[in-house]
Amino acid sequence: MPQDDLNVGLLMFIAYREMERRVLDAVVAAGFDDITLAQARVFQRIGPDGTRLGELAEQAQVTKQTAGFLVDQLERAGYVERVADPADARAKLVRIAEKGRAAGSIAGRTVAEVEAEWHAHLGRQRMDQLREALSRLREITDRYAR
Amino acid sequence: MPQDDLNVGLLMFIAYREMERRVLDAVVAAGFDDITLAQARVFQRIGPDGTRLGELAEQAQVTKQTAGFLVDQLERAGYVERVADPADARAKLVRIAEKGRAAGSIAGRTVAEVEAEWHAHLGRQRMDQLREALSRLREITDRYAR
DNA sequence: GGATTCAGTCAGATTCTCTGACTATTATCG
DNA sequence: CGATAATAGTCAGAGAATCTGACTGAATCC
Repeated sequence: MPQDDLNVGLLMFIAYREMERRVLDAVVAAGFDDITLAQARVFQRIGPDGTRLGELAEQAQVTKQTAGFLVDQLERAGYVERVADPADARAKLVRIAEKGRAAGSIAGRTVAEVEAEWHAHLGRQRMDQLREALSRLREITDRYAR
Repeated sequence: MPQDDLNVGLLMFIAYREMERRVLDAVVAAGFDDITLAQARVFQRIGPDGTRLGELAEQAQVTKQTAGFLVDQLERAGYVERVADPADARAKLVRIAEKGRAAGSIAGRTVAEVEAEWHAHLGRQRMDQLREALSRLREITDRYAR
């Protein structure tokens, strides 16, 4: 069985998935039980003032069609709404709706909870180093950052 | 747009996916162009002496049925083989076949390449700290470790 | 030795994702 | 300005991945 020979990428995946799982479970447990993982992955990229569909697709790394499909469901379930983009008549902004804000608040709380557990396990210094290293890494691994 | 307020989990995801993408691209470019991401995720968990289907499913966090479905494809494509588990007549071991070993070798090389890039970007110390923190984190986030 | 648990498979449905083609709007440039 | 190209999104259809539920055969547990 692989032990310490796991590559750094896989190690990140293990932890990430735990976070994702925990958050989705909490949201579902809070009564938002019609949301799926794929929907959540798109949802979490929506910015406070709304985000264009294409941008969501890029960040979630799926095609526009897939993102549209998921946003359709999120919209039908009442988590988001599509509004015209005042800056470009071709585009629409996907915005978080009331229900989505409620669900997002649960999610945010859970993220903080899990991070606190990690903090407790790693200790302050290592947690800071982890965050620092990951942020720097993002400079070369995230084509869509900023 | 979210910038530094991304949670640690999401930061890990961004980097992980970059690694995954790079590795799959390299494997496909090397001529193994019939392998998919889902198959690769299962494949990478196969240990040197073979691994049971159920174990693969657990580690890849899919159902046994899904894992079986993917192993079917990997087997048909010649990347793995199923052999009887000498220790338990109910079970079968999924083992890497010759073609799988070749593909795995490309993958391993690419992982090393990407890690080297990360190392170069972060510097030795930060890279070590990253690996250290992630390994420790695994103690509480990986239910299947060891 | 019978009941229970465990490993894996079969069948069917659902969800996710993609490619390709299309409409409408905006940007570019001679 | 007006033709052409690029961009934002949608529609349609197909394929891949995933799940739930039910089943078989083998081990384990009193």
